[in-house]
Amino acid sequence: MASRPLSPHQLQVIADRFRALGEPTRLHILSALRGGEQNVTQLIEITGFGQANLSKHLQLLLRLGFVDRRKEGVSTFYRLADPDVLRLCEIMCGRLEKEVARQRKLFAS
Amino acid sequence: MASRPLSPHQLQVIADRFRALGEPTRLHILSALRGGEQNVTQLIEITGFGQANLSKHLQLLLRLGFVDRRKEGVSTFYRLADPDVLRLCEIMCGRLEKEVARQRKLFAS
DNA sequence: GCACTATATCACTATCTAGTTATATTAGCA
DNA sequence: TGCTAATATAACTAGATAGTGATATAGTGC
Repeated sequence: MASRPLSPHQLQVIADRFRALGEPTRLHILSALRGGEQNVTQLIEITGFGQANLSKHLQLLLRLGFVDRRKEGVSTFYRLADPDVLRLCEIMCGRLEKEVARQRKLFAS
Repeated sequence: MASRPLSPHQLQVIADRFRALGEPTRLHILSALRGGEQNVTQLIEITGFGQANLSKHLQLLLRLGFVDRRKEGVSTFYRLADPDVLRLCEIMCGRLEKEVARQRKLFAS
């Protein structure tokens, strides 16, 4: 959304990234990785999601560059790829706080 | 994605916001509003989307606080609600540029 | 009130995807 | 080599939603 017009393909690619963050399940996974890397078994325990489901979401997040991974023996440890996810979520959360404040103001007035 | 754990409801609310940006159609609409407010007829001309489709997307963007509107006679003018959308898209675009650079590096090496 | 225009909403269909179960792959070990 | 555990993938189903055409609502001028 820079100053230049965006091609349909660019819009699609950007939308794909946003949609990846548009699922509570994936946000939950990313949130679970805030404290540091976890392997899949640990993530299953933390989140309570099914193994296949979790694995599928992890592949998506990996493909779109939101997480990286490291294989150690039979385990695979996933981690946040960079701080962008946190920055994006902070902006979204900031929006929500503003929204709540606005509604509170409406009720108060 | 602040430091505290997030409830399922909070995750859902945040995901809803990201998912709203996870459609090329809506990004196109938001992009068309970068230059300033437009009424629905103008947006139809700019984007080429159907009237009903466009209207539905606008209601969603409005409900989630990404756009505001102003009614003038029989027309409704929509505009970006705040700079957050632009900031979010800049981060995503930055990610893509990094991704491209990384792949270029891989091919070069 | 009536006709006209702009926008919103309804009803429907086709497509997409999250979750699940079953299966495949791969590493470590007896 | 065979066995077990960890992870990935395939096949399937159910629910969600983008786009469309028809209709409703509301403002404007006659």
